[in-house]
Amino acid sequence: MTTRWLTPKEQRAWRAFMAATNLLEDAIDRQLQQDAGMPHLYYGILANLSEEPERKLRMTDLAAKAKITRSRLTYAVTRLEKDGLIRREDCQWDKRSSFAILTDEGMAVLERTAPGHVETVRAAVFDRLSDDQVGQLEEISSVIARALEGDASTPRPTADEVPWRRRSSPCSGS
Amino acid sequence: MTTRWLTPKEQRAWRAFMAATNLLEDAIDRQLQQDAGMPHLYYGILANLSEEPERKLRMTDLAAKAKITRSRLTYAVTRLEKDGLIRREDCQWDKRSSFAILTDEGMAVLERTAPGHVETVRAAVFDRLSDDQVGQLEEISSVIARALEGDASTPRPTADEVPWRRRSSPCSGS
DNA sequence: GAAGCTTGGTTAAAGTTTGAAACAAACCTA
DNA sequence: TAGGTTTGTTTCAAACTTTAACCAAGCTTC
Repeated sequence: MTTRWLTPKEQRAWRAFMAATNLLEDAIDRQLQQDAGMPHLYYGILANLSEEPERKLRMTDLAAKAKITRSRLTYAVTRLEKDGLIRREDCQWDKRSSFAILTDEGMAVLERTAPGHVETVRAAVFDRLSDDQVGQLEEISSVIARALEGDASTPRPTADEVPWRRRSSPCSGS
Repeated sequence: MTTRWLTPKEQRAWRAFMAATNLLEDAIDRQLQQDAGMPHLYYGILANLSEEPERKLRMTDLAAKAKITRSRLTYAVTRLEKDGLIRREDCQWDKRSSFAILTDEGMAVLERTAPGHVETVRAAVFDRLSDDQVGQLEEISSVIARALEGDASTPRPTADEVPWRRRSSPCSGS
């Protein structure tokens, strides 16, 4: 099977995409480091927690939601815990698990820094895209994400065949 | 001035975009680490060099082309030099400058691993997008990149007002 | 022609990420 | 219920990134 190289058009798209994602991550990291004292990834972890009913999530679920490895998350949570923005709590139902919980201070940092973050994202992205383009971006991104989900180093079972999700949900819902 | 939060549609697009870029970088890094023994960034450095007439570029130009900081590049080139894939050479015209040059071995690694890399990119992206979507992706990415170019920590002058580019071109072109 | 700025490149130290291995709790099965 | 497997998490070392100096070479200007 001979390689199907990228067409010139695909190459242009690929280069532009790589440039955009690199520059964007850099810009966001710089802004958040500046204003919140943490990189984008850490901010995202806090943000993910803030959306949960009780601002808590099992480590593995949080890693899945943030789409990062568990060991990376462990390091990040350790740091954020040191900063007082997150605290850990053991799960009573499954003694292997532990929760990461957003503290009030963590929530405060989030609320204080969210406007600046949104502004950065707007300035670089949404203020420059037409309504149609926003839709296209979502569609394209979803296709790519779907293609890669579950490919991860630790392939996860799909939602309907996850036994522990039932077991753990009374825990996280309490 | 009150914050203009993201609309639900924008939020969906943003989340999908973040998920896609994270997953994609992970997948590509994994594949290249596997097949070429280096992360995507390092592969990109080799690829950038391979496109030059003499497979050589001044460090600063290479950093600009790869859109990374000079110190990051210094580290990467040191590693790749250790591996024998790149070698350095002093510039005779400007004694401050040095070139990074892709060795034959580096070129060989690139040629050997390019098909697998392209295949990964195709599988995750281009084989799943319509022709229209490829165009949309390029357009959207270009808009974002343009918004951020020059924003970098070391703001660079635009092309038409760069005095040293003239000075360095006889050097890099020889 | 030397003081003073700018540019090209590296270095050092601290911080982050990765990937494999370790560990313990939970599960399964005969 | 003993033994083996899976799951959730952490630990550790090695690799990578960042930030802020640093040095040397080029350019400016007086």
